[in-house]
This record gives sequence, C-alpha cells and structure tokens, in this order.
Amino acid sequence: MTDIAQMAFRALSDPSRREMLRMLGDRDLTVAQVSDGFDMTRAAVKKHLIILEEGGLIRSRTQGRERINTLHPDGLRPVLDWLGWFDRFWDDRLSDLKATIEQKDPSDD
Amino acid sequence: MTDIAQMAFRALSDPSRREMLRMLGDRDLTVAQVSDGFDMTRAAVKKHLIILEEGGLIRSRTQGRERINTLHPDGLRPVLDWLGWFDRFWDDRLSDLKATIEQKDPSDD
DNA sequence: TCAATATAAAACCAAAAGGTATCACAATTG
DNA sequence: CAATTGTGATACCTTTTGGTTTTATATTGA
Repeated sequence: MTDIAQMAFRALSDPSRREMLRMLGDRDLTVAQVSDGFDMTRAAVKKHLIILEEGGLIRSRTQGRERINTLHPDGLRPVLDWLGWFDRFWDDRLSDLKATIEQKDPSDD
Repeated sequence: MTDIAQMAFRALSDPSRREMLRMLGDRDLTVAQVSDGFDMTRAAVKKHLIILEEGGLIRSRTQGRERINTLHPDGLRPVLDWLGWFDRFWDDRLSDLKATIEQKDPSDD
C-alpha cells in the first residue's frame, strides 16, 4: 500500500520510532548513533529507520561508510491534515492548542 | 502497556479505524451501523471499536441490546501534544496549518 | 411465547511486526 | 596491507494484528 498518510501513521505507531524522531530533532545521526540510545541491535534500529523513511518522516544520505539520518518534519503534514478534519470538534482549536503546547514546555530546547 | 499516547497512536495506525472515527464524527452509531460501512464481519468491526475505545478516541454506552459508539475528540489531545513538539520545525506552524486545512475542504461537512 | 436481532466472547488462522543472529562488503585507520 | 568499523541483506523466531467462524446471551417485536 502506497498511501502516504497511512505510511506516516504506521511509522508513528511505534514508541521507539517516535523517540527516534525526537532524537533526530536535536541533530542528524548515523544508524550507530541512533542505536546508542536504544536497547536493541543496530539491525533492529535500521529497520525502524527504514519504516520512518518510508513514512516520509526522515531522509537519509550515505556519507562514506556511514548513513546520516535527518528529520523531515514535512512528513508529518499528512498526519496533521488528517487530524485537521476533527478541528471542528474542539472549542480551542489547533491554533489555540499550539499556544497551549508552547506554554507547557517554555524551555524545552 | 498503559501509555495513553501510545494507545491512541496505535488506534490511529489502522485505516479502517481512522475511517470509523470519521463516520462517528457525523453521528453516533451502533456496532451494526458501523459494520455497514465496511467489508468485514461485525466481530472484526467490534474489535476495532474496542481498540478505538482503549485509545480514548471513542466512548460507548449500551442501550437495550445495542451499543452506541460516540466520538471522543479529546482523545486526540495526547497525539496533538506529541506532534506539538515538532512545531518549531515549521515556518507555518500548527496555527497557520489549521487555516490551510480549512481552506482545502471548504464544504467538507 | 417465539423468532429475529445485536452484541459478546472465544477459538482459530495467516500475515505483519519487532526482534535476533549471521554473513558480506565497503570505507577507514593503524 | 590488515584490522576495524558501519552498513546492508538474509534467514529465522516469537508475538501481535486483523480477520474469520462459531456459540452464547440478552432484547425486541409480532
């Protein structure tokens, strides 16, 4: 199935993969560097990264013998688009929620 | 695992379940009524509804011999909270994106 | 009452998911 | 060059997922 949104939702459904996205939000990382943050083999991490890339959430480029993984935030758009449909059910909509979120973690840098 | 956000993400990872949420966005539905919209048995639909309820995305109440399923939009908040972390990576943030979404489907009612 | 209907619950099954171990190979480094 | 390191690719294993079928039970309606 090549449904873009589906591949993104699928990629987000695993907690390890979501954590990887956050790690990559701080800086680009090689497969080995990502693996350092998890209690699983590199092979397993590699598979997760493939799924994240298939979901459009990261990009990767090979540099020498290493593969550099980069967060691709735009890949979250299909997810936000889908969630946007439910906007009409909130009094404080996505726009206000954004402010709420930013308030919640004022120094989360 | 009782992680709220995880259960919500999990519930959203299946396209049939996402479609069910949209159906329930229009009106409350019994299990049988939801089943009418899908090419699968009631038992299968029922399981999906259980997962949606575990994810906090719907509520259900029994009325006579029927079970009425209701959308519970607040259940999406943990998901939006998580996504909010990535807000800093967009120039047009969630707030602007919301406008974009509303533009895209002006008569999607 | 009796038949039909809606849900519930359990057993079962194939495929997908998440993980491991292993081997191969290219790129680096001493 | 030789040893090490990082990745890639398989094969394999176990658990979860998404589905079916079957059986049971509670409501409803004629």
